[in-house]
Amino acid sequence: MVRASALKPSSKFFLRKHRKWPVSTYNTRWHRIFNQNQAFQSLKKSSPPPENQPHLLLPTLVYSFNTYNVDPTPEAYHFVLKTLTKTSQFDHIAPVLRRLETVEKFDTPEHIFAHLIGFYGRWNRTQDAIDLFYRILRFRCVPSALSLNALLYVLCGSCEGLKLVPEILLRSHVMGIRLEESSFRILIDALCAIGKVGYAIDIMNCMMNNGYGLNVKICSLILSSMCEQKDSEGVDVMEFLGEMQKLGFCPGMMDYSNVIRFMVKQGRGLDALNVVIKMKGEGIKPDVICYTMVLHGVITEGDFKKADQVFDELLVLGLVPDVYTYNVYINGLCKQNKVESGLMMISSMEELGCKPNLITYNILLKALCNNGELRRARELMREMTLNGVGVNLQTHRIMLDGLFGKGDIEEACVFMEEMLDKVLVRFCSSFDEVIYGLCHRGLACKAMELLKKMIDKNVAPGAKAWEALLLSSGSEPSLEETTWTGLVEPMVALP
DNA sequence: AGTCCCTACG
Repeated sequence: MVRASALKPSSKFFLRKHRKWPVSTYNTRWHRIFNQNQAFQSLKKSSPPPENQPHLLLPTLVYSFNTYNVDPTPEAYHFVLKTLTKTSQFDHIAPVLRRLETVEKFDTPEHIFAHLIGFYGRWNRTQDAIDLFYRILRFRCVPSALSLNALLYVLCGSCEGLKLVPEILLRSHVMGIRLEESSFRILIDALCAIGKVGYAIDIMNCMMNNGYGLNVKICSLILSSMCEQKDSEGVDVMEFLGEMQKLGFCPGMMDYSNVIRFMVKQGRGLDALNVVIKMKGEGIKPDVICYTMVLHGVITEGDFKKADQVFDELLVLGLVPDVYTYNVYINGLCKQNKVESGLMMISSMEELGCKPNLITYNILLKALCNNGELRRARELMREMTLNGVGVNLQTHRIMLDGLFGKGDIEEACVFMEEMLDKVLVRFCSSFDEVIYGLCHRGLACKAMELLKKMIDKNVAPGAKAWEALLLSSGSEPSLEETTWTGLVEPMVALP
């Protein structure tokens, strides 16, 4: 039999015109593809329900293609494997792979393995994923970063998996896989997520040594991870930033915000201020959030002169302070004992169209209480309610601490009872203070009454309350044994 | 994304 395709194009044309015998239709390429399509359609139609008869999927594949007298296609195998993975039929995947490896001759497309590796990963079958990755070459497939990345995703999902990464990378090298930027990215993401920023930096350096340029997103990610670390020094962060800038990294607003937040949390408000100066030098206008954080940092450091400068500067830059900015500023005024100025800010804010919120009032209430101006504190609390600003547990705690601190234990008791009736609270250290105070004034009976009420309302007394009551029980004849057992029993059930 | 309070035990 002469195959038309084996002949030169010119003679092919000659034969078509003058041939004496028909070319076998079954040997033409298009017919083979047609039959393979038919077989694939028949496989899809006659596929047994995988939930009940997964073992019949492979025989159906073989049968369908045999019927059409063609070899099975990679797509048909992918269909069978996808059907099995959709229904989590682990045990029936192995025979399909075995046949794909030993019987079939075609080059298996890599995406089939990437899909399977991901599937094993989702079901925590890390070892299956690794085994398949190592086997890929036996399927006449040249693996690339596609399958490697699929495996890296799986391994990066757990700490145990992450430990296997170095071995996999060495093996990938032997398998001829070239690491892509995406592969590095997966590793850096994973390391940052578990707080191993130092290793993430190593990987980034390794990436750049491999000829990849500086990646802005990776830089930002590492910087933000450094800023989330509790133990990293501010110097480290600035050092890293400087190094990256030398390599061409241009930090954006978000990067600088992260650095400023980090500095302020470390109590380095003046360093944070320097970051703002650096931003301006680079032509980036810090936003009101950056300024609010810096203002907060500078006030925490007690540099109120700088704080005023910072506030003026943001106004000069045309930024509009919002309630966060005002709250920070008012807090600064209160720390300088300028409570009157702080109270005046409330009306200024309202004139400027910025409504004071719960936090604004809490700051001022605390300042008034600290100054012993409890009557004005009560007035302000009333005022805030009138202005439609609700109170919260903090507000009550501030008031209770104020009443107690002023030495008005009677009023503190009344207030505490009100709180227990009105406020949803599980624990409040101020309650302990009241009980402690009562015991030390020889008022253990009142203390006991409040303690009972706390337990009644499901509020847990702290160690300080229990200790005070136990110590005063000796000198207080009215506390009987039954009272104690009656109290201790429900206490056991407390959260 | 940033403000008040501080979320107690080893």
